[in-house]
Amino acid sequence: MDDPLPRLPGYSLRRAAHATAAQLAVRLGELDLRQVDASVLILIQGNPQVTASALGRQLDIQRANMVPLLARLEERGLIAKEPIDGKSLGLSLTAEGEQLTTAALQVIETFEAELLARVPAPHRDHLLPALDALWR
Amino acid sequence: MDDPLPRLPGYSLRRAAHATAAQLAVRLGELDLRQVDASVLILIQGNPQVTASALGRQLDIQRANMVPLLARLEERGLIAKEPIDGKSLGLSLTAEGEQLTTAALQVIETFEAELLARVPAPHRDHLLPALDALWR
DNA sequence: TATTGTTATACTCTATAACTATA
DNA sequence: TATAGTTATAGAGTATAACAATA
Repeated sequence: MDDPLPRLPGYSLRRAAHATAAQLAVRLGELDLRQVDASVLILIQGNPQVTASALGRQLDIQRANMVPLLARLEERGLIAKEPIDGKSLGLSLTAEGEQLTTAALQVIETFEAELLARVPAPHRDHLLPALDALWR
Repeated sequence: MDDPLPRLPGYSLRRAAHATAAQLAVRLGELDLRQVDASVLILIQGNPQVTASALGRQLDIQRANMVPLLARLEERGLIAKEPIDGKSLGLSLTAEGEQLTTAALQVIETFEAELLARVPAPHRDHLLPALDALWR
């Protein structure tokens, strides 16, 4: 079939993102985590006592949608909330949360390395800077 | 906030795809088209009498999900269906569909050019080949 | 006055299963 | 037996509006 779409960087960007996200989802699924769960856990690990609102801003997730996300992680005993002041809650990882986050990081780093390995060497180092220019 | 995620190509890929898709969606929205609508119209334009199933395979869209998509385009008088044989329907653009597809292509090509322009010159020509390696 | 956490809700997109008719 | 078109439906993800309490 005649298909000019793959010649378009924007189209290929979307297709590549979808394909790689699906592959990573399978691996994180073995830890019962979605990508967004792993992102949240990683950010909490690096920023103890961060608030849900700050996390949402960093990840471009609406405050309202953080609620069920964090509730699931808390139910599983992966994170804990403690009051910072009268209206804010600080988030932190439990011991179990630390362990699972470490495992998730291992999965992600392995996956990212494989991802880069798939890119022909002459293009490899250009991928991240090029992508950065498109969203940061 | 400490955030190691943007260092990961896979994460940046997802964020870049989401950001650029949102921008293109705004422009195609002025034509009352979603990205997937434009993709379908473009493929029909280049492949007259293509079937819904073949389109779905090319775009990785389930047969079942093609139905409401094509129904909307047909209701708007953009595409027409005519029997190829007893079980297959060939799709084609109406005159109005041709016109809107041409307009959509103009929007998309302009957008893609702007996208590439945002990428620093040393990285620009590496983006598409790198992305291709990740999904094709 | 702006922000935090929260609830409720609606909308879109996608996935799955099943059915009929035809190649 | 495989494929095309279709229907119905369920789930996930996301967006919006509104509210009370606090900074």
